[in-house]
Amino acid sequence: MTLKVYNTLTRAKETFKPLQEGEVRMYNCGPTVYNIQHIGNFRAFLFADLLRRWLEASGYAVRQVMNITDVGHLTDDEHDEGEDKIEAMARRSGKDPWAISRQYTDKFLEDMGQLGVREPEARPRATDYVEPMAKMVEELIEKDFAYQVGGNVYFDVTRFENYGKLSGNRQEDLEAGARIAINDEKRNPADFALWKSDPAHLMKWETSFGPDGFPGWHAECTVMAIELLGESIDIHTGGEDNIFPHHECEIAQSEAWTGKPFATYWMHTKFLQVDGGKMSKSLGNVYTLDDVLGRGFTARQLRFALLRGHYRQPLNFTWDTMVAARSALEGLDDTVQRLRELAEGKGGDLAPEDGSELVAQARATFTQGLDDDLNVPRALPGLFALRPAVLEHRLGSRAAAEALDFLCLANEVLGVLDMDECFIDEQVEELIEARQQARAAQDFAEADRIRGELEACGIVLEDGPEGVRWRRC
RNA sequence: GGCGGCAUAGCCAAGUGGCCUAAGGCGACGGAUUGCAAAUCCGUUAUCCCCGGUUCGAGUCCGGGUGCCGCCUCCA
Repeated sequence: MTLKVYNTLTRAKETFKPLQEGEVRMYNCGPTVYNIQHIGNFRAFLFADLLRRWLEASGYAVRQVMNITDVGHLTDDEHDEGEDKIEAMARRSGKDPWAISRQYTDKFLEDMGQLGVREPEARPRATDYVEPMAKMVEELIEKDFAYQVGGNVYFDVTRFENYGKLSGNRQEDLEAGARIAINDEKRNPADFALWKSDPAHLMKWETSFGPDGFPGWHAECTVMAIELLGESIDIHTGGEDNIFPHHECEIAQSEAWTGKPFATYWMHTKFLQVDGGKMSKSLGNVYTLDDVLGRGFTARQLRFALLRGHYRQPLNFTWDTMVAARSALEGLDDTVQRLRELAEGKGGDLAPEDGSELVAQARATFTQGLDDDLNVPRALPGLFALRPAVLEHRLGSRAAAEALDFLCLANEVLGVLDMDECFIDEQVEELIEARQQARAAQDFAEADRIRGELEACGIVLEDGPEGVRWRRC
């Protein structure tokens, strides 16, 4: 019963051991708020949430920080080289960059809320840490890891011998495919910007490097992680695209700066695919939460659809998988309701403890799955195993209560079940009774009319041998 | 050109060399049940991308194809 996680740094699954007993310090790379976040972005954030929840369920006190990048993230378009993403959007839309980032930050937080993502301990914004970032850059220059050319400051990768240890890239190989024009200011093509100056930039700060500067992208994560969590943290997460250059550069500047290991475990989520391929604007399949809601699905269903694959495997999103997610969750929600009835003793003549071993087994399946590098698809059969157990009347009242207990725990981790008790008001109950009378009187037209009426209110009736069941749809 | 990952049923997706004659979810089809419907129950639905190799034994390891995905200076 120990958690194992795959560490990108060592390319191996390792037994998880925090630096401080019982406490986990985790930094998650968050969104760049220059545009609305899409379901691909959500995959990484939902993974961070899952990891945090599983660590908590495993008894750790988790200190979780997820940044919001609201400055300094340069685009790399061949046409508008070096423009800040947020600024680019500001120019395009004619808005103030601060307004852009505020607008999309708000939208992001709203989406996270709808997706059931728990608030981390902190969501620092890069613009609130510009001063300490500048200070770090100054110190890196002092330590001779960085050099200044005019108002720009670059990190000299040749001064950090482990540069490349995360991504496996070798400095001499990086030159080959350079997508970007060679920057003459740099000593080595692989050097990365710690600080940039540009009078035309809209978001700029006055520092010792000049009056019109802004921080390089990598600086923020190092500074905010270290300020909020300490010089050495346990876990650092992000999308697979962050491995290089972002996390490679973070390691270099952090460890050069502090002289200590930055993060023990680096965990990266694979990209989400759509219709078996990459998402792209030209294919029109870059979906947002609103697109998903607009198709009649819920945020909870999306959460399940994105969480149900293993985070290190590519996951394919299609509308069919949303339909499958909806059906699967309906089955689980129904299982919860039925377990409640069983736990209350409406289960017939089974001994209370009958089926307990089944529940224990389901729980073990779930735990083993998540302990194995957060393998949700291995854990899920633990939940689904309860359904046939319920329907085939194999659980006594005590076992049903245990099953509910387990589902509560599982839901603390997955956050996809509807554990709310379903209530209906008296009026609805009267309608159901009226329909029963109509059926008894063979007045099926009236019975069907009432059923239709209820269905319009979102209540589905099911006539079974033991009477009428109802559920919300 | 360099680095890394993936390829399992109609769809999604586990599988950590030997109870894999391959989990689980969704769907489809046949049957039972039902006033109808829904739900439920029973049954059916996989030459594990291709070709070689290692091994007593490979979906699982190795090599080569093919296809897809990510990164190579700032996209989760």
